[in-house]
Amino acid sequence: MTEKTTARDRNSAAVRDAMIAGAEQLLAGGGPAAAAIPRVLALTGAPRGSIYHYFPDGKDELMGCAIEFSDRRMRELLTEKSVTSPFELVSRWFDIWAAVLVRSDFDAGCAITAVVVAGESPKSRQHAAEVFSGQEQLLAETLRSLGVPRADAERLAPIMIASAEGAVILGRAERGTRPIEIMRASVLAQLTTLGLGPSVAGSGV
Amino acid sequence: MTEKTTARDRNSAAVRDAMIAGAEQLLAGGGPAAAAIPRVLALTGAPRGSIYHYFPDGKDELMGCAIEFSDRRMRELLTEKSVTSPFELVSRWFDIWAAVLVRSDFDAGCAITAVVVAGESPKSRQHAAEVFSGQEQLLAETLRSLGVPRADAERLAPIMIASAEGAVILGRAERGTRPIEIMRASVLAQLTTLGLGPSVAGSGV
DNA sequence: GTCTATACGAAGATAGAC
DNA sequence: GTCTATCTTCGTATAGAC
Repeated sequence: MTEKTTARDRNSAAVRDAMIAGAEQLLAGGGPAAAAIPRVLALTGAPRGSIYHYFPDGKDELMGCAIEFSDRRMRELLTEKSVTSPFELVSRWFDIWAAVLVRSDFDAGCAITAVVVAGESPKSRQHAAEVFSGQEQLLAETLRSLGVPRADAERLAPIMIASAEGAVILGRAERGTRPIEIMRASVLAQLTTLGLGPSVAGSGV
Repeated sequence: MTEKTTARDRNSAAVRDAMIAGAEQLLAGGGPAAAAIPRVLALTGAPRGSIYHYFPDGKDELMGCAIEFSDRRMRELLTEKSVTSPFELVSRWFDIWAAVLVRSDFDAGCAITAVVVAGESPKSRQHAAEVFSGQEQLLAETLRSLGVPRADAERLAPIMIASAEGAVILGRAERGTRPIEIMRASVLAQLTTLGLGPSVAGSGV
């Protein structure tokens, strides 16, 4: 906060943001190798000279920003409309992932997974691990705030993430949402088994 | 079957097999980019001249053989000891994946997933999709043979695969087997909910 | 069957001009 | 800030010798 934000800064930030969004898109589609710098430039129309200007540490830094961007967007989608029950949270979670699949014509998945599976540096994989951990915390806390007992919330959060990640991979492979719907039903059924079904959303009455 | 198998053929096949196994290992560890041909040669000690001799279609063919090798080994591990209940099958399934994680010090996952997520050609991704489909069929048929009703078996098979794939990714990220154990418990609990728990393994008594 | 040599292209990163 | 070289490394694939 020591510098003023000028019009040029805002403009520059826009270029930078576009590069990050483009990198995230390519990363989710084909992993780090597909998110090569020249491709990001071609996709976004960003100037060649902008890479090492905005990302002094090169590709590693760009990949890091891309998965943080992916994480930020996921948090927004998850909280933009208020959720009133665990059932709704889980359903929205799988809605988001179904949309990722459908809107990419089943050619894209999770950018964070792509880095874990095919990351080019230990640093980037470590970074991806931290982002996953943060998402798990967010989901667990949200579940708790919706009345889920702590022990259940802490188990359900990784179940939600792993179920969605696995379903996205299978969905990409078979080019359909069937795996998403199967895993959605699976997790919702587990909620019901725990007494957290749609009818007991708000309380322990 | 029109040619005799000579000592030289057996030797050659050994080199070829080593290259495939090495490619699978690198693929599972870091995706197709990490399974570059020079690395496969370095890892296996295979002669440089062997690549296009054994794999005329180059890297794509080697990757294809690698995921088929991975699939074959999985089928062997799954059937080498007879399974007597769905509970046992699911438990073994997660045992196998836990071993993949632990034995690689959490630096490797599923080769098929790696191709789906970061495959370098549409052909290789399509191939990976077929292998996943085949595994799902195997699991569904095995479940059926263990007394699981068809509808349940056809839902449980993709649940097993997606749960394990997701758990492997999270396990690699956090470098631990906690996600595997959580997903193992999740799937086993679903068996119990369906009346397929450990105590009703063999029949409907 | 295995070797070397080589052609070709793509990518990451840096230097210095504008 | 953005540009154009340019350097270096790496990977795929082919040709032709042994």
